[in-house]
Amino acid sequence: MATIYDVAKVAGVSPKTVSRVVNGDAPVGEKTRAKVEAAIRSLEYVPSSAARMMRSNRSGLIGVITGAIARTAELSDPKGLPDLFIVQGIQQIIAQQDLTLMIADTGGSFEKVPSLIRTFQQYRVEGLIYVADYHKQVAFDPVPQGCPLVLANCYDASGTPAVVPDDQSCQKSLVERLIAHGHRRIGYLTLDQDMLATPLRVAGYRDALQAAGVEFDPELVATGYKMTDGPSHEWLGAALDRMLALPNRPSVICCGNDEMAMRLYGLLRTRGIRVPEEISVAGFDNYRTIAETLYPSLSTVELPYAEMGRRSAELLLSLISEEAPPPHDPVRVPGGVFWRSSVIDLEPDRQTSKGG
Amino acid sequence: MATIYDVAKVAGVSPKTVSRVVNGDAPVGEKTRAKVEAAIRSLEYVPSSAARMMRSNRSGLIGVITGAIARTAELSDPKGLPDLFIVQGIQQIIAQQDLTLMIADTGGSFEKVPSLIRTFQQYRVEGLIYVADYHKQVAFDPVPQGCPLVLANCYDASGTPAVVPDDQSCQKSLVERLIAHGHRRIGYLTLDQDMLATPLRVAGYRDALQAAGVEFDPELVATGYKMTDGPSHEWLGAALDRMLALPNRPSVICCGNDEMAMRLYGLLRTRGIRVPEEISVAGFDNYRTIAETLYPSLSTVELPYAEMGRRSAELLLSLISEEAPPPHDPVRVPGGVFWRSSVIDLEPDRQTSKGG
DNA sequence: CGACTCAATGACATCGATGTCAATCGTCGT
DNA sequence: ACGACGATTGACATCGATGTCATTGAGTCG
Repeated sequence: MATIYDVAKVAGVSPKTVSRVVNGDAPVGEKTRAKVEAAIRSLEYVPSSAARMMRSNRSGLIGVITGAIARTAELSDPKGLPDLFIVQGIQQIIAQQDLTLMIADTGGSFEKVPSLIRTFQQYRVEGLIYVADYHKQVAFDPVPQGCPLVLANCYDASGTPAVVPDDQSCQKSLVERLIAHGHRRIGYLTLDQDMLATPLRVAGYRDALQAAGVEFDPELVATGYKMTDGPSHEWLGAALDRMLALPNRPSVICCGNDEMAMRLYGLLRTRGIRVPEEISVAGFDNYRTIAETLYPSLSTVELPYAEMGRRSAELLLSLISEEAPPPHDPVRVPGGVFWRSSVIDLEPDRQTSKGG
Repeated sequence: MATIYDVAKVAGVSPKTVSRVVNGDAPVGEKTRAKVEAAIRSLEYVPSSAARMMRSNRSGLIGVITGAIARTAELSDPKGLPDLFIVQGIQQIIAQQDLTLMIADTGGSFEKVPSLIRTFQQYRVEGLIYVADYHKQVAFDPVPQGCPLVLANCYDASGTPAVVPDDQSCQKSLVERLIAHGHRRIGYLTLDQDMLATPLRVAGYRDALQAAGVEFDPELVATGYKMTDGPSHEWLGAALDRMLALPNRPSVICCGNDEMAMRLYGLLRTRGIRVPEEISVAGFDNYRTIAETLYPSLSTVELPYAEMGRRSAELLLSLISEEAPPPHDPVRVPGGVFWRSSVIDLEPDRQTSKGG
């Protein structure tokens, strides 16, 4: 690999002059510049960022720790790929800034994190982002000073700068939309209670009811669908049957995620109930492969993962440049409703908002 | 950030001795080692890979170029995530070797590749893998010598070392299995003709028929499903109706991918045809979110993406160490059948192989 | 007891790029 | 014609780790 000295020799100038041509940080004579550029081309010279890094103490690297890559293949991905979308958002911002991303994968085991951080430190990354696979709380060994850390899709107890999805407002927006379409009896089959998102979303559900003056009926909320297979299939059927047996059964059922909604379609079909004519269905996640392909296509909410990625990266950059003080509370990013055909309009005469 | 000199000063030894402790490449006295290790801990010293790289000319970095990350979010991912799985396989092998992955994303635009390669060269990556999003032919500007390149899920005309999926043998395995279950009239709705995989898979389909002595009927193959939306929906319905109208209609229909199979379920249901009792369905890709969640669950084939990633990485490592000469032809990696409930056994009395 | 061996350690140069400072050259004003 | 000034250019030190070679000292053998 050619060095700056090789180029200098070929061009018949000093290495420093080559450096000036490459970086354009000082005036260089017209003819000299031409000679140097010719030499660079003929030798296919590419400056060594290692050497540059030593002088400048700036690596141009941002480290991302995630399980996105490994997890995808292992768990056959029933949940969509939140972390991947986040990484994408990060990538967008980082690439704009002419920085390079180093991605380290935990392979699903959290214990590897310290060693990954060590590797990043060896490369002197200028900042770190930890991306969680779903909204959760985490606890890290303190990260060395001088290398800012941002948590994405998670937060910790010690107030590390974090960016999280606004589950509560997302669910609220969805339910508001249902109400706007005339629904009042709104069933809700939630995810696992242990998931941080579950109580937040239920709170959002209740917020929307309250804002519309609709009374909350605990019978309409069933909590506990687990993503692992087996028993939950039965749980889902049982929960559905309980709701259907209510004296005043729901006109629409919200699901904890789109996959659950997909199963619900099957269960309703089995019971001879048409979607959406007899019962409407709403999902969560806007997992497009499901939501767009199902018939009827699924109305759902999208958590703003790519946006969260962008926000995390921007937050990190501002910490690196010390432009802004770290926020004390997690940044909450709102998402958006995707309106499709799985929810019927109960008051088509009254003018209601539509769109997607 | 502490340097090796700081550690040396604190421990009261020379920098070289610290280096010896860190790398364990020469004997160090018991007491000296203890002092040094204490100093390292107290200063939180982490060696600079930049400086190391300068001396040794070894970066410990492997570059991967892919569109996996950006594409996922943009195109809402109707095809599964082949490239992501490949990256995962690569990651597995690379991590084992104590190397670090740098992932650059093309953001979907192939023109960015040269600039990404340049960035990688600045970091002096020891090898490069280009990962394509589906099996295709590509053409690169020649990559600088001294940095081996492996193509994954694609190949070029100039014989660059490549690893590709064995579409032909995959489809063949699937059809063999169908035949083993007593099917003889086997419909096939293929993907877009422009896709490299399409003719390969049709060849595999015909291989299996021929091996079993089943006559090939061109009426049973309809080519041309495009993944873009709109017209293809109608194409699918029309192609299906044509097959159903045949005097001797197929007992099973193979689809170009699992998403197509999912749509086919809907179309068959609309026509009042039960799956699998009246017509069996097989997919392609083992896109689990679909294949496992559909009812009945979908029999399909999986292209060996993770394995391809592993192979690519291993191939790259062998090129780097110059252990083996580059293979002249692309390495073809076979996949596997996943047998579920969407294909009925037409000869349950005869003993046929099952499993998956 | 002296030559010799081997373990342990340090001095110094080196990798490639660049910041600092100094040198050179032509031009301009007076 | 002389000093000043700005535009170009180069010499040299430096970033942090490590390869090379020299040095020290303790123990061994004859």
